[in-house]
Amino acid sequence: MTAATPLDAEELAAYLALKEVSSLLEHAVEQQLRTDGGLSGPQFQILARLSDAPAGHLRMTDLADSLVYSRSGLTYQAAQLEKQGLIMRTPAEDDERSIVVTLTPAGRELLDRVMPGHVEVVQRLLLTSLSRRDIAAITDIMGRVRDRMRTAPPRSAQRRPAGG
Amino acid sequence: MTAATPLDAEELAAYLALKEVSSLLEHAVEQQLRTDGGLSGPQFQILARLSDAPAGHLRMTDLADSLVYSRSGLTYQAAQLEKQGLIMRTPAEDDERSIVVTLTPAGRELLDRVMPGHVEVVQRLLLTSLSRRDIAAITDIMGRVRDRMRTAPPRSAQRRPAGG
DNA sequence: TATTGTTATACTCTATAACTATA
DNA sequence: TATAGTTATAGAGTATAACAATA
Repeated sequence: MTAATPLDAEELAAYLALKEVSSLLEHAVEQQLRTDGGLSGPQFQILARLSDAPAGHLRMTDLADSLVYSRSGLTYQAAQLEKQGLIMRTPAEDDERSIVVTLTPAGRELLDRVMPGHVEVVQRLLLTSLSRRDIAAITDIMGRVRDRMRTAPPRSAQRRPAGG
Repeated sequence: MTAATPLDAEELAAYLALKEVSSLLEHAVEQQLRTDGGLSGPQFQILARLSDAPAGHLRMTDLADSLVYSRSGLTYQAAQLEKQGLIMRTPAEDDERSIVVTLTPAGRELLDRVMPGHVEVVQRLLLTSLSRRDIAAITDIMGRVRDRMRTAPPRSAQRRPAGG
């Protein structure tokens, strides 16, 4: 067994600081979304993703993949959003199995209404503390980490049946 | 109303990259904790916090504060952990209202057992991609952000009753 | 009165498995 | 057979409000 070298002080500090900042930021953002638009974090993410999509719509599977969670979880959220008239689900034309999710005008409106507050929170909590160089550094570093994470085997090939 | 300048491209990129990395990392860590020790993220945090505490114990309120969530939420988690024999709750000596939470030997054992895998995940997903300079940069930047976040008024004084 | 902690309750979120329908 | 999506279900987590006890 590889003895999993414990993190040194700097590594630990970096990890913990990153974790705490993300956690506090996420918390604050979720509260703002809830207050300003009655949206949960996942719901906002779905709407935002749709609004960024080329034609304002995506298939369920694509949404689920890009948001990391299970299809049943997405079905649940989609049902909530549809109930509120924020999205529409329609059968895909080319593949009868697929469902295309579209942002409704009401959905776009809500997004527009919620966005300024969202931006304000991010500005106030995160960006205020950052110089232009800091921002570039984060983009660079986190971008690299993200690319590696996506490349690396998600789960498998971690545990070997026999040590060797 | 301050027109909440929309984030420019760089700011947005930094924010999104940060968010995605944290999210993926958290996800992976939680799965590892669950698999290796049957612990949820919050439960692990509680145990870890206790293990870092000076005498291996903290009051409920202190725990709740340092972990951000509500006291009733902590009561729930503490009950789960106590059921499993990982912590102990005992009345405080100096203040009859307070409860002191202590890590049991079994709790420490579990923490020891889970930690190597935890470290491994952080190494593999995060630290592998980082140079020494990156680590220093993250520590510096995130440390600064965290300090500001803590200093800033948590919730109040955000919305003014009248604009001007 | 304020603080510490618990309880009752209600709700959201998520995942797994079983199922339907199309490719 | 594999893929897309839904449903049923079950469990975990969290918060709010009401409560009891101590400061």
